[in-house]
Amino acid sequence: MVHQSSNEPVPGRVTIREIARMCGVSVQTVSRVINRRPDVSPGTRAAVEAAIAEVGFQPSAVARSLVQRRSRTLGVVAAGLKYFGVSQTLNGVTEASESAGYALLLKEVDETGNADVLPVIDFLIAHRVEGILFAAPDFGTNLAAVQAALPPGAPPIVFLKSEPSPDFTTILIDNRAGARLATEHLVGLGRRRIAHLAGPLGWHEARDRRDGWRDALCDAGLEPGPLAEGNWSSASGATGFAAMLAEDPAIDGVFAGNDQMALGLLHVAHERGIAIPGDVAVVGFDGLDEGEYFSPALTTVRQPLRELGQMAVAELLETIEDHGGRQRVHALTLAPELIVRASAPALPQPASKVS
Amino acid sequence: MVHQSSNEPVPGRVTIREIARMCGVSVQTVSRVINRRPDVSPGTRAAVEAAIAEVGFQPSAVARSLVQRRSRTLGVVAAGLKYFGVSQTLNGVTEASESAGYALLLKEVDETGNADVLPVIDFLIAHRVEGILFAAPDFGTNLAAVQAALPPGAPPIVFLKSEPSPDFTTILIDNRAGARLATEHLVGLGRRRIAHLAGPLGWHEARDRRDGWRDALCDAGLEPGPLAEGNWSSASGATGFAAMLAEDPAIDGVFAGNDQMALGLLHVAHERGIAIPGDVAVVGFDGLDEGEYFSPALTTVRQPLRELGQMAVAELLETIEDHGGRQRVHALTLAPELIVRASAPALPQPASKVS
DNA sequence: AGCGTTCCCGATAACGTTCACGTAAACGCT
DNA sequence: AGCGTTTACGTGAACGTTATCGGGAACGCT
Repeated sequence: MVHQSSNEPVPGRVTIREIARMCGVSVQTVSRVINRRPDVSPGTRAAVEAAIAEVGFQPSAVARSLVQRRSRTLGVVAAGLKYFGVSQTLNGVTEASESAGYALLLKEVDETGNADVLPVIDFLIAHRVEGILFAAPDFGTNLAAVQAALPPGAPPIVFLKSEPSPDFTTILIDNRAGARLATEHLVGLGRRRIAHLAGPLGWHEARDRRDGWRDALCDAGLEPGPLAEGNWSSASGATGFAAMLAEDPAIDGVFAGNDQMALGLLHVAHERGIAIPGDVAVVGFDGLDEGEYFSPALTTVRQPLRELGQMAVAELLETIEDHGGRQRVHALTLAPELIVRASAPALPQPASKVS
Repeated sequence: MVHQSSNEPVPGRVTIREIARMCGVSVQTVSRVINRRPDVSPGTRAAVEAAIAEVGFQPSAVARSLVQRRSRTLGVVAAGLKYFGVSQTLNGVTEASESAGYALLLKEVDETGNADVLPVIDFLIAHRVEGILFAAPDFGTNLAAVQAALPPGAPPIVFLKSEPSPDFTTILIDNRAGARLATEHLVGLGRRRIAHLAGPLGWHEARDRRDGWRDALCDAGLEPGPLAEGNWSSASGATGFAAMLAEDPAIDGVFAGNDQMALGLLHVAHERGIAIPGDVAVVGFDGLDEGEYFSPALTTVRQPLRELGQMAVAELLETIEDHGGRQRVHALTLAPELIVRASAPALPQPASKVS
């Protein structure tokens, strides 16, 4: 059955050959016009461009990818898109890849990280992406497993927010330094009994933040206060804070592993009439815009997540374009920044429960 | 220059032809094995599969797309990924397309919506996506412009969270009904002076919520209270609430256009000693999980955003697979749901400032 | 034995581009 | 006039798959 009647709107997409016929030139000339190559006379160029515009021709990126063996596409594997951190990072990624003219093939994986990500990598390889941004969280040993099982001939890959690895490029926020910043701020405020509301300790990031908290206390010659493990949610922040209060009512400072858990904490404090920062000073982690409007406004550690996404793309593109796609290993670290607000204000004030 | 030395690791990717040679069969047979077609003898199949596994061969989706003229890819144009609503929706989109075996080509556009989105559409067409999910917000007349300028031969397109259109499929949350729900709840609580903290009124969604608020008040025989226009941010919620208090200190209820603005409002109320819900009852919009831990916990209207993303994909796939990709027009609407919490509790209570 | 089926499998031509050539004309220079 | 150089274009042959067609072997049946 022939499908070639000339006035049907969409059946066989118009090709470069069609344009060539319309203008009485060869397909090669049309190709040259499309790719803005210099060796076409102004007249022919104009004619071809007119024909292209007339029929609304778009050259097939698929065919181009095939023949050039370059897809100009980056693969992104993300988990937990609905979370602040991931979507913020993705924002940076889209921005950077956009301006570099690369397309983005997005795959979201099970946020629990239990699902096998290898099929996802294979999928991206099948689509011939030129690089992979791995932005699924690093908990337990899942990343090590991925790295070990990475098929030969995989494109260069950058791991975002994972532990540094000897064999792969990683790019991350210095969680430990951020946690130190937060804890030292509390210490500087004269707090002596400083607890930590941790994220799920299976996560690399949660562990690093806990360690930074411990280090800072150790350096200050203080005993670590109670530690409660949450799951990043406000709900877990609330129950975690309640638990640590039960363990030690004399707490006068808390470093929360993220802003959402801090919000849960604030809620409990409000219910129980615990003054923030009077009784307990609080520092969060993330730098949510909304933190400024918590009651009281939340002192926190801002993570440069958009920048992280942008840098990851930049790193990948450099590998692709300047190093022929040969995997190279970099360990990049971005420094977070303390944002001081009312829940742990700038000037030292006497903590009411301290001697 | 020949590039065929046999022990170099990655240079020319291994192709179906290579596998065929390894097994002493034709490429066609390999193709049949890959595509799980029945007419291959068990022995040959096993041999081919072994060879494929051995060299880690992944058939090129690019070549496949070209010859089949089907990319099994959907294009997503999104704006404001960093916002809750968009990322939540995208979450539903990835989920649904994943399970249908479609890839997702993601483009993020300027969230102000000023940039021209037509190049983005062209980009997706060039990549031969089989459908487009348009998830950029609908403000001003930008969507009308897109719809008018859509190139001929564009793939089917679904507009998310836009106004219904006579020519295109749209799928949206019933903002007006949600706003009614919120406002009627306040009325039911005995509030009489009910204000609205609106989103930017250039946005279709903001207008609809305002209209729902007005309708509900009208039906209840009440005068609309003050209206302040914000920009969805907590900061604008804070200033907006301050402004409406200045205009009319007797406000006893506020419907906020989203939860973040409601947070700003709560912050101001807390600073000024205004009791929530004693003096002013508050209902938000969005259904953020965090709302439960605001102080007080925020009554709000939950939007089924993930479902919206899923339905949009389902709609698109049905168009593609059952209707040959011919654009058809549906107007789908999802109902939001009231979540009652402390900021506007379930049982009517006397509002302190009312007679 | 003859004949129709079914089961496997292969050869060839697409799909829509770009690449590496080739070439004819026009131009500049001694 | 002769010769190199540039300019503008065209001709095949890829790229890595799948679709279409076809055919031989093995099997069953009369």
